[in-house]
Amino acid sequence: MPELPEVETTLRGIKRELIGQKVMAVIIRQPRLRFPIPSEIEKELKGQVVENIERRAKYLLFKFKTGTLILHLGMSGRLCVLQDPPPPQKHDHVDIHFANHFTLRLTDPRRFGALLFTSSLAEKHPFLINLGPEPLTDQFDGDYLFNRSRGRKLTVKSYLMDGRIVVGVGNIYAAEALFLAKINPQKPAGKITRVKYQTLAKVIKSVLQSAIQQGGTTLKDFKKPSGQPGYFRIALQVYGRAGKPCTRCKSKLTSIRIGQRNTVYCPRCQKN
DNA sequence: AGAGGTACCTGGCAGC
DNA sequence: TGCTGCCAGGTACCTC
Repeated sequence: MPELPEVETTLRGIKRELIGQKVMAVIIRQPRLRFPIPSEIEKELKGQVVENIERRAKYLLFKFKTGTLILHLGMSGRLCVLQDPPPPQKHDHVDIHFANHFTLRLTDPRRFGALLFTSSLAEKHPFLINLGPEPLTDQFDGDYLFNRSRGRKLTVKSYLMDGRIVVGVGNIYAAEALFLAKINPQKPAGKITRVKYQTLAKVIKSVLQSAIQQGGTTLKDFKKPSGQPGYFRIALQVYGRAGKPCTRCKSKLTSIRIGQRNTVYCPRCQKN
């Protein structure tokens, strides 16, 4: 499932082939993603040149002269750049053909992704306007997390996963970061000390950073028609390890639900 | 305004 | 084997 490191790796993988390229055709086979893909997209993009591709949170932004194509991969979405695209399969919902004979193919079995076009500034789009800082920038640090959490009663895990606070921390990284920072995921966000938040911000940055680095190496076959996703592999300490021994103290890892989300933690290492 | 719940969707798996 | 039911995941939007 695309988390921020994977979206970033996808961005790096597609940039080189697509920037400066002219769109020849947009083929929408299945418009019913999370939001219906507007049919005008085809007319809008045809003949236009990709000026740049950027990432904001888990959104990919394809910049054109007249506006921005906004793409979200949802939970199961994947992009491939293909030289000779094989016949589309069941979940290959969109193809964008370029003048250099590359095809950008969107595959999304669960159809939680989104594809839309805005002719105004993308950053002002309702989906993006309220997003918090990028976790890998200097704007995001322990003091920031501390300051914004004062008075907040929700659990620190839900707080971390709120995109208005910080983007790119999904269920997996929230659990991992809280384990590394030795913080109980159920603790109210407003009760966490400044020092703990400083540790937390640090581990969030380092875990995302190393995932991006590993994603970069595993995604080297990005263009292969096989379309192998090349998910980054990082050693997960708690996520998916409920009932197994804690890597630090050997206690049994516990699974609870926080905000309808499965949450694994070590009751001994993450007491406070 | 903050907190929590719901919807969207399908593949994969457990349990019968 | 074939069915049913549950779960995973991100996030916009709804309700209290």
